[in-house]
Amino acid sequence: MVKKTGRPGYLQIADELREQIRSGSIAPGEPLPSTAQLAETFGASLSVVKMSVGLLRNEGLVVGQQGKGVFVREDAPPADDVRAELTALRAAVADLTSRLERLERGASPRSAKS
Amino acid sequence: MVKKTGRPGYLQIADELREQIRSGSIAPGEPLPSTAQLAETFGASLSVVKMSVGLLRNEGLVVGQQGKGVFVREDAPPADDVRAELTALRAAVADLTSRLERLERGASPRSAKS
DNA sequence: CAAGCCAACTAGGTTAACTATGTTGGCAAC
DNA sequence: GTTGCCAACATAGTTAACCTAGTTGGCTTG
Repeated sequence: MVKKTGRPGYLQIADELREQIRSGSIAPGEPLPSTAQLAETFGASLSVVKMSVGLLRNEGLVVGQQGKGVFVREDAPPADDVRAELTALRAAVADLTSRLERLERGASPRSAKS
Repeated sequence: MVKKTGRPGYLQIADELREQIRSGSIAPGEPLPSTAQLAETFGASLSVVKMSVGLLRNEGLVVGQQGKGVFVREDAPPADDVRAELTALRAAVADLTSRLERLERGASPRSAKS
């Protein structure tokens, strides 16, 4: 598709996918079509599709799982209390970072308890 | 640059630039170094630099002007600033989580092999 | 039948090349 | 001196190719 408006293709595709997600056309928990499928559907190259999906991923609308697909996030987009989520995220990042550094720093991965 | 942590290069560069902007190291209204300069500075290819700048552009932290450069936005409203940080944090959490899960599942990080 | 291998498909990251378009500065022509 | 052209540099968009890595299902082999 990618109409020949001034809007770049990767934004048009991202818009379209965003709309399909917002409208429930692709429900939370469900996967997007594969990048190859999207490329064919939109008549675009793999590269622009990957850029589009990357955008949505960056926005937190979807999460990608290597080898499986890209899934619409279950939890709805946080609209109002932005600051609360910000605080929570800062804490989460701090926690994850410390755990990760310890692990990546030569701690035997095998000793990681389940 | 682009340390060999699991974090992809284009995110590392985006983080770095975001930090330089947030800290005032690159003041509002001022231009970022050109993509070519950034590529050399960070030891990365033009492509990843363009991806990084594209991220910041998408976040509204900077605005690009064809033929001139990429400028730090003068009017970074606090709300938008929060929103941008939120976006960045979400991405960071997703990234950290995946790395952590892989590690805690017993896989050894690629970069940690002696 | 069960285990294991393997091919096909998935997302993700990186690089390179090409095009389009806008800006700027210098230089030649008038 | 002014005008107009032109080369150099800038962002921006697109495409293609290559590589890594996870998942799945089928088939072969023991």
